[in-house]
Amino acid sequence: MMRMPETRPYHHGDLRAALLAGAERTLRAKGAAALSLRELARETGVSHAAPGRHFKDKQALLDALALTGFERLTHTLEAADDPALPIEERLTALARAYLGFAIDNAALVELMYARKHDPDVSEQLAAAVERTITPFLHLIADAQQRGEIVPGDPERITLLAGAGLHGIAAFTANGTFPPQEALDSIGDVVHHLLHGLRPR
Amino acid sequence: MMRMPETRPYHHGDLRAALLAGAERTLRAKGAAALSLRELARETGVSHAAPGRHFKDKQALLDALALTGFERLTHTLEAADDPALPIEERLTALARAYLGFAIDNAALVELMYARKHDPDVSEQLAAAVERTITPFLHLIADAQQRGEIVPGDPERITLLAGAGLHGIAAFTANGTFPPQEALDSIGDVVHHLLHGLRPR
DNA sequence: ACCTGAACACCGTTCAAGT
DNA sequence: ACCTGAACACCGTTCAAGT
Repeated sequence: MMRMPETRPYHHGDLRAALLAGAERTLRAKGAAALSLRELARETGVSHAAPGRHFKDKQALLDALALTGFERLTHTLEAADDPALPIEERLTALARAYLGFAIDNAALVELMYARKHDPDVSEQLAAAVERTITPFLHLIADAQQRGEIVPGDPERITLLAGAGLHGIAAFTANGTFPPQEALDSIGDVVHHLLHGLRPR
Repeated sequence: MMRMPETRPYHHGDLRAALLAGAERTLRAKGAAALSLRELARETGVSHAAPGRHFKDKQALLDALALTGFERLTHTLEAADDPALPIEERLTALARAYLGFAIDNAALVELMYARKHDPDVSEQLAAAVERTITPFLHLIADAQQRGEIVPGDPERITLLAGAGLHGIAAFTANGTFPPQEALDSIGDVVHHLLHGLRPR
């Protein structure tokens, strides 16, 4: 008979990363409410007390998950940004990337924007949000310099555009809006955001 | 010594309503994650199995809470709507009412827009959302008839405006945006929504 | 019809002890 | 430094039995 490769070593190696990966799998499959630390430990092959070494409690694991979510979203947006594009196309590309991420990672995004109770964590998350919207901020600032966007605090205008986008993503996530329709309408959304709802 | 009014009767009277009220209290005080059916039963003065008579499980109670939330929001919006107002003022008043509700009932609103797993419930919630946005829909349709709003499917334009508003509410709830600042900027938000971000 | 009490199979968290 | 095993105080849900 062949012997199994090796019995599980006492030290896992990178238990923290393994727990985060496992947690995200169940998040995707069954939602945040169904996540159990004990089950996660079983799936990862460690004792139920082991996660406690890496995350002070369950909320800490969820918070860590939210933070990595923002990091990934940030990279997605950076990859989708093309400063050479005309403003409407550039904004549409960014918006499509944001919405695509929100559709593909609905449970994670819900977690990312959930209300937090720990002030330390909400500070970290606020900083992560700041980094995430940087591509939008640059777009707005660039366009303002060219006179293509209304004057005003670029940070506030960015939040406004981001809010519109996030609202669409939220409506899509909770089923008010079918994902395909949302993606198809992204050009319209951006157009209305830029040109307004009043006839001109 | 005075005798206490009466020992608790076997039948509660309206346990269902009492449970919903209690649940919303702890929702407001400690968030949805901290809600325990057993604790709720204790506070309400019934056995821990009693809630099971009125709600099939914990999720059913949360779903019921979300539905009552939409009903209350609907009434709030209807009360705030004044069809006699010029469009920008009318929309601003509705937007202020929505945002005010979202700020005063942050945990409830989070629940209302949470992803659902039961398809029956998401259908009911979709219908509730439909009723909630009716005032916005009327506003858009009225204004379109007067040529004050761009032509196009009024339902879609309403969802667009609603998404922008909801995004602001979400950013406010999760701390990206201080509530007072959000309320103060509501006029700007509506103005940008109507007139767009491009100079005219 | 409505509620109770006991039971079952889970949780999250802590902490001495092991490697 | 990292993990285990046992223990503690909880959960949600079910179901016979009581009023």
